[in-house]
Amino acid sequence: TKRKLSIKTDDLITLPQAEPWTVLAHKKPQKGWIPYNPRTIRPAPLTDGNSVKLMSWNVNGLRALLKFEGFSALELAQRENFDVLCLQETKLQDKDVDSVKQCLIDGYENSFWTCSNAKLGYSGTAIISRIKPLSVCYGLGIPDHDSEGRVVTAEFDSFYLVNTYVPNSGDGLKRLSYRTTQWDPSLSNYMKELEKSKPVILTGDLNCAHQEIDIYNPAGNKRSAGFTEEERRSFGSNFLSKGFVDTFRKQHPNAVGYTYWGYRHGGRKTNRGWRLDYFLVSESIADDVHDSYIAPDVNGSDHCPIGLVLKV
Amino acid sequence: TKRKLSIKTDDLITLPQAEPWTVLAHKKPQKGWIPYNPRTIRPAPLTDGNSVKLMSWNVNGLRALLKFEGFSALELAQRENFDVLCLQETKLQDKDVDSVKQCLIDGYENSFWTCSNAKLGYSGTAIISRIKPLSVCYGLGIPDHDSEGRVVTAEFDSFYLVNTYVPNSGDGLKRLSYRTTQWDPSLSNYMKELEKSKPVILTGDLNCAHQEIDIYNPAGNKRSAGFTEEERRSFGSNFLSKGFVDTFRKQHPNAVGYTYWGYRHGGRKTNRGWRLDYFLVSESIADDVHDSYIAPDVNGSDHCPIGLVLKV
DNA sequence: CGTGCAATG
DNA sequence: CATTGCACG
Repeated sequence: TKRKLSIKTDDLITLPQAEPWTVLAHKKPQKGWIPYNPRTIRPAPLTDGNSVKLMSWNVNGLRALLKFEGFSALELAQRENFDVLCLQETKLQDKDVDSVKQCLIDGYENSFWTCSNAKLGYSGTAIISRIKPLSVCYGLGIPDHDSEGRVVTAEFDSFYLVNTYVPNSGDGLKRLSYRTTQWDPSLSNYMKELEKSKPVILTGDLNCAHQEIDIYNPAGNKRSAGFTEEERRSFGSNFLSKGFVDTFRKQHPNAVGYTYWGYRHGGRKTNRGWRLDYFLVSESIADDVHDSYIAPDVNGSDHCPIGLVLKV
Repeated sequence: TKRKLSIKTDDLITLPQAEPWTVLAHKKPQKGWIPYNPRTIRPAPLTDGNSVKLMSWNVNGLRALLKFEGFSALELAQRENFDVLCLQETKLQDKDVDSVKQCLIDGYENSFWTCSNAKLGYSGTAIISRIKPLSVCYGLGIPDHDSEGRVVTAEFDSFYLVNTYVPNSGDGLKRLSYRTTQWDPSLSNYMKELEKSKPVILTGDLNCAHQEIDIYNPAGNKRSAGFTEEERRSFGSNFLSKGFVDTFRKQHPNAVGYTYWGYRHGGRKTNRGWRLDYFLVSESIADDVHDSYIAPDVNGSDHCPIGLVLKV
């Protein structure tokens, strides 16, 4: 019982007056942090000039999302009228891709999918676009890192868009070393190569909350996958120090905005979240970002979508 | 969200007027067969003298059944006011038994459980009784056959009650030979041993539709697990020829009554079923059977319960 | 907690 | 077409 990803104007959602994440972000506001509330904090839409809207969402199983009946599946993302949608953790197999493509709404005819060959129903990414890319590239070009379908790149006129699902360091941090010493540098090198010809935008689930502001309980998660010292340093040295800008943090230096809430302890209700999903951009286009935002009202996954409005 | 297995008088179910299995049993009635309709074909309840009511049900996962919200779970079996309930395919692990016992309704304090040690969440039986048995025995006493938790025996004053979940011959009939040359004879021998001291009642999912009348599509299932020549012959030679009486068939020589409908093709709606669940009794007590019946209106599993009312 | 696989029926 | 376990997050 899959649903077409269509939307009518009268389906558009009116956000409720007071979102829980506004109220509950932090009982004791600290260090000048403020809750990120998309209703109040986002700039007015651009009315003049050209812009492109990119979105990114870790869907935690696309087939499950397509069956999801609750408030807002992909329809809601489409409310955003994005030009390009990047997905992670589609958990599709190659054989599923064709049937899932049938669910795409009209206008988004260009879609590019990676699946994990190593483990079925694991990982997987997609770029879905109404703009036809100039070229598309799957993986990093390093066979060691390309068997899990974690990277897809689309080249557009004025930038490369790299969509990735970074490996989770896993229970017991058994993949931490692979992640920080192999994967992150390889991805970073790949981006620096691309950047020689055009600015690069990296999006996806980077599986790292960079700073204490990016996680609800920093003290309790110092050895949790996604918030180890090693991952946070790797995030800094491989991406930020190499000239990629965390667009959300640049725009909102003090905003507490999460993009992931574990299912395990009902974290979404109480806003016990992490910011794991990012838009990083080459310094050369950092000032062209009109809005880097989070859409925490979108359900259907343990992550919510994020968006980037870029002047072009 | 487990439910207590309680029942109130006003929860008692009124059966609908025309059950589908009456109408659809066989489009072309053949060979004098008649549909088994529990509303019309069952004898009046016993009013004088002592009787005991035994029931048996392959629940296909007891934890799933306890969550089941539809028309009738164990409450409905309890409508029957049984003295003893035998379950098969509980799919419990040893560690689950204590918590499931908490769901038992008052009055059924005696319960005896077997679980598969070989494969977790597989097979498993139980005897739940308001009469305290004189003794209880787990397995057949043959280690080769006792690792899958398929047999539990309770001794009562006037009979042994053997509750079993007979091994399915499996896809490709890969376990057919084990089933017919090892299991069935071992079970039969075990029963004959018990019978030296008391009459024996065997109940459970015997995983065999004995005759053509016991299956909706005999021609199409000649090499299907449960209706092979080998299993049917084994059923005859190991049980019937050894003096155990198929009580349902004795009472209703021409009734088409099924106890199992595969999920795969929506078989229950169209009554494409099999009779796989039985009460067999020692010849010496065959005439004490007041009613051997089927309760096809009870949902929650791919099998329905069966019952035996025995004068004691 | 929830996705998806695999084995089993 | 269901149940269960298991891996992964």
